[in-house]
Formats: sequence, C-alpha cells, structure tokens
Amino acid sequence: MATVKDVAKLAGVGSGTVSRYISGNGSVSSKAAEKIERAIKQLNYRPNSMARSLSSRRSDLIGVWVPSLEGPYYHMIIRAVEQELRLHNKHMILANAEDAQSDADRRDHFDYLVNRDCDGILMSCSLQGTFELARTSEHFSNLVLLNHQADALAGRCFYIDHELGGRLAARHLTNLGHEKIAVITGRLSAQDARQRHDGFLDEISKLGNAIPESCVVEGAFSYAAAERLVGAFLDMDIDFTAVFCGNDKVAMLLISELNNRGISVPRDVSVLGYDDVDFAAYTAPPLTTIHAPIDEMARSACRQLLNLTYDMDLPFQERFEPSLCVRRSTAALS
Amino acid sequence: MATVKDVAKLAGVGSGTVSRYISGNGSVSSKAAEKIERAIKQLNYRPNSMARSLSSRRSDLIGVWVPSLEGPYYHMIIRAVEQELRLHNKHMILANAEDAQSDADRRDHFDYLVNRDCDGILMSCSLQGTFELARTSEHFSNLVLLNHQADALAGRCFYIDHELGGRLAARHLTNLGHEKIAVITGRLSAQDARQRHDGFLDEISKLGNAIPESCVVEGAFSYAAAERLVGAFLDMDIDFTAVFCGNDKVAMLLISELNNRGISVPRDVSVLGYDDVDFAAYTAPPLTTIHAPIDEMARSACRQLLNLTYDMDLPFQERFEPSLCVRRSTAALS
DNA sequence: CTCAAAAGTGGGATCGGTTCCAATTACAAC
DNA sequence: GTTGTAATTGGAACCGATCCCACTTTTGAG
Repeated sequence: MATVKDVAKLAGVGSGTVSRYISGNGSVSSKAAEKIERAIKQLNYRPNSMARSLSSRRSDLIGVWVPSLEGPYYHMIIRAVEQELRLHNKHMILANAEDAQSDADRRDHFDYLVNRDCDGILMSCSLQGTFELARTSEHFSNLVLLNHQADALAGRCFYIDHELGGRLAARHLTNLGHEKIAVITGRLSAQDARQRHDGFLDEISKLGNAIPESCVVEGAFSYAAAERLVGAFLDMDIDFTAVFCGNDKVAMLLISELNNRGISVPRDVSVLGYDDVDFAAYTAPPLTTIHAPIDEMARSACRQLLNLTYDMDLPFQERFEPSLCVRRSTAALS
Repeated sequence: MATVKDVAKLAGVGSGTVSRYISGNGSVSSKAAEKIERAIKQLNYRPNSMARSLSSRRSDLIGVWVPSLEGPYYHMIIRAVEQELRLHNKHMILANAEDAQSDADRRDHFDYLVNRDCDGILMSCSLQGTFELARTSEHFSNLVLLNHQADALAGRCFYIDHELGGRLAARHLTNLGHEKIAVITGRLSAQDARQRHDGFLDEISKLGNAIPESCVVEGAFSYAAAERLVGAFLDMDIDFTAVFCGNDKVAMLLISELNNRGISVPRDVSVLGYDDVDFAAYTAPPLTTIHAPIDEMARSACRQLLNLTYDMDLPFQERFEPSLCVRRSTAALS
C-alpha cells in the first residue's frame, strides 16, 4: 500500500503538501495539486485511517449506546444515525446493552465504546441508571442523550414531548366516547414512560374522567415480558372498552391476545398504541397510535453531536412533538 | 492521558515490558507485572486504540454491509453480529446501502467500510450485484457472505437451505388440503428468493399439484413496495385458499389487507410466512411461518470471519435448515 | 558448580499520517 | 525596482502503541 511519502516523491513535492492537499487544510498551488492528484491515481493511494487518527487525535468514530436491539424502536434509531453519520463520513460503533445484567455490565458496554476512543457518544436511554452512567463519564462533553431530559445536560438532550403524547391519547379515546379505559405502561422509573403516563392521566382527569389505579398496569417491554404482561393483564378481568398501550409492540401483542380470546378489535375493544413504529400501519387492524418522530429526533441528536464533536454547524432541534395517527384499532364506543 | 511510557517510568520498567504485559504476547515476570499493574491503576491508564492499530496493523474493526435496515430481518443480523463481536472485543462498523441508487452507490458504501481499514467484512446480501461487488474487492480474503452460495467463496458463504424451506411450506399447505395456492415471492433475481420459490413449486408438483404461473407474483420487500404488491395481488382476483409469502413482512401486510377486505385469516384464507422474525408470534393471528435460523447463521458467519481474520478457531457451520413453525395463520381447508 | 537453554528486559525503530515552523516564492502597490 | 504581505513549501517532530534485537537473568540438568 502506498503512503503519503510515496505520493510526495512521485509528485515531486513534500509530504506536508500532500497532506494539506488531501485534508484541505492549508493552501496548495494548483500546479502541485495537479501533480499530487495524478500521483494518487497512479499509486491508487488511500490514506491510512489509523495513522490519520493517531496523528490528528480524532477517530471519526461515534459510539452509539442502546439498552436493547429487540424490536423496531431502537432499530429505527440505528438506521437514522447510521445514515446521518455516513453523510458526514463518520462511522458508527455500536454497543447494545441488552445482555447487561447489572449497572457494572452497562458500564462495561459503555467502556467498550470509550476504549475505542470514539470522538462522541450518543446514548439512547430512558432508564435511570443510564443517565448516571453518562454523568460520571469522562466523555461527558461529547455526549448526547436520546429520550431523556436532564438539566445538567441542557442542549444535549433530545426528546419527544411524551406528556403531550399522553394527552393526545387521552383526548382521542375520550372523544370516541370511551370511559372505561385501561393503561399498560412501561416501567415508570423510566422518564419517557412516566411522562406518557402522567400526561394521559392528567388529561383524562381534566376531561372529567378518572381511571382507578387498578386499571393501570406497569411492566417491561421486551416481547417476552410484554407477552406475560398482556396475559396477566387480561386475566385480571378489568372492565374496559379501550386500552392505551405504552408502545406499539404491546398494542400489537394485546390485539393478538384479545383476538385469541374471541374479543375483536376495534369492535369490542379499542387499542391505542404509541410510537408509530414501522410495522404499525401493517398490523391487523392497522394501529391507531401516537406518532413519535423518532427518526427526526435521532437525526437531530446526531447532528448536534457532530456539532459538539467536530465543531460543525448543523441544524438541530431538541424537542419534538408527537401527533395522533388514526388508523383502525380504535373506534367510537357503540 | 497517560501513555505506555508514563506507565513504564512509574513502574520502573521498559515500555516493551508494559506492552507485553498488556497484550499478553511475551513473558513478563510476576514482579514486573505487579508493578505495572499498580502503575496502570494509579495513572488510570487506558491504551490508545489508534496507536495500537497503527502499530499492529489491525484495526479490530469488522465492517458489516447490509442492503437495507428496514424491517426486522437485517436488524436481527446486526444484533447477533454485534453481540458476537463484542464477545471477542472487536467492533462493528455498519454500512447500510438502503439509500443506494446504483451499483456505484453500493460500491461507495462498501468503500465506506474499506476506507476505515476494517480487518474483515461481512456482507449480508442476496442481490446479484452485491456478490460481484465482493468479488472484485481487494478485501476478498477476509470477506464472508450471508445468504449467498458461491463456489468461488467456498467456506465463506453462510446460508439457509431455502429450497428445503420452500418444500416445507409446500408440504404444510398441501397437508392442510389446500390446492389453490398463490405465491408472493421476493425478486427472483435474488438467490434466496429464487430458492424458496423453486423448492416450493418443485415440491408442490411432486405432491401432484400444479400452480399456474398467474398465481405467482414477484416483487420487492420494503414495506412500501410490499404494500403495493399486496394490493395489486388482491386486485388480480386470483382464486386461492392459501398464500405462501416470501417473508413475514408480506404475510403480515397481506393479512391486514385481507381483513380490510372482509376476508378472515385463517378461516377464509391461510397465510404462510417465511423467516419467523421477532414479531411473527405476536401478529393477529400469530403467523405460521418457516423458521429460518437467521440469528445462528449470522453468528456462525461472524465466527468464521473472526477465524479468517484473526486466526482464531471458533466453531461454525455454513448451512442451516429451516423448519416449519405452526401458529394460527394457516388452517385446514374446510 | 557449570553451562546451555529459556525467560525476561530495555529501548530504539517503526507504523503512516498531521502539523508546526522557518524559508521561499508570488504578487500587488508604489 | 523595491517592498510588504500573503501564499506556498519541505521537512522534522510528533502521535502512542508494537515488536524486534541484543543483552541480562533465571532455571534446571548433569
């Protein structure tokens, strides 16, 4: 493999000139540029990224930490981030903490990124522990958070206004005439689940309704956990005509299990999802859900991380608004 | 940040000794080891990965090329690969060619990985073009392919026996008494889609049935394309009691659209999926499908890539067998 | 106790870039 | 033609590891 020196020699210039030509930092005469260009072509030269990183002290690597890769949610984030980074010729390295059993494990996953000397880190988290993780990290300054609002990280938190999302959900179900509503939330220790929950219940009460605590079920959201949760929920014999689910995965699962028990959606029961993940439009029936602009949020976070890390000036926005997306899993109470 | 030299000085040993201690290549006396260990702790030393890579000429980076990140299929691969690589302290960098418009674009995406000097590349492809891409690459030797069999790459191709999968599908539907069967396949220029298709039709004819060409519909598999495909398919007014779908995404979509048109699954029509992706068990009704061990295949490919690249000796296997997974989207013909 | 083989060691050369600096050249204004 | 400023240049120093080599120490067999 050819090196800068080879190129410099062939082009009859100094190695510094070649470097300047390639990086675009500093001026190079057009005569020299032409000779260098020719030499690069002739030698089929490609800069060595390790050498470049060592010497310039930037790896051009962005670490992405996610708590899980099961289901569509985090995948949508990965997809958006990969695309955005590729646009700027940065590379993503990924750490999935799904198999972590403890905070120490989660830190290991974090270190897996840090040890790679990535220039910045994007954490998609909502669990309390993850934020603490970020806080104590030495990489604090080039860190950006998805799905968490924290004063200490003002300007680096990207989030969807889930409280609003909860309100939209409450209004939709109320507008349809539903009063006996059950709620399946994610872990309320997670900020985003909490906000949806709070927004929903507050709006419900503002609308003159009240949901007894026994109608609110809390649980985790992996497919397996959600399956258990939904089963347990239906066995509780709660009297409801509509269910507000903490995410689309749970909504889909719930519909499946309701069908299984001979209950038809939306004829007998309305089911409202949350997130509007990729498959939400294609279930049977297609999910009415709260559309969360996950993709745009991820892109924004990514752009701001690039700004912070590489002193760029890309446009971004921290807060995103969800919107109601009506399909066919909810219907007016007959 | 502390360097080897700092550690060496503090420990009162040479830098080579520190390096040997850390990498485990070469012997270090227990006395020296102890001093080094102490110094590392005291200085909070962490090796610089770029310097290490430059000097050792290995980046410990594995490139993963996928044609798309839409839907669960490739995500399952990403998830498996990330986990397997992390286990061996390698890092994944990802290139998603979803936005590629041409072969040149796809090559750009490939170069995006190569330019990063990754040590090995795993390509998950089935399209013809991708294989050509791999063939002409200078990284040929440390390349492993998912979902493609090619003689030129014997020992580096990891695949599921889709012909068998097609046969299993044919037998299942035939056993249930279905004769009027429609088929929705992926692009037949892709090897894996072709194999499913061929296996299915061949087995059907072995079983004494025949499917007219007009009952076989070919199309692409993005959600949007699949939606159009399914709509067009249903508008064709084919007479069928069962449909064999090229993947679960299409099966889910088809069920949704059938419901929409007042046709119930499996009462009126049986729908058979393929792949057994993560959500297949949770649709309404849960999908009967051909389980493809995607996860294990990806892990195997990854392990063999590690073997080739880092001279390891991890167990692997090239061929995987699909199996029938009966849930509730198919039923006996009444 | 001797001596050869093995184990352990220090430090310099090296990997392939970037970046700084002093020196040179180009150019415009007068 | 002179001068001052800006553009351009070559090359050395450096980034922080690995790894080789020559050397010293330890080990154990006889």
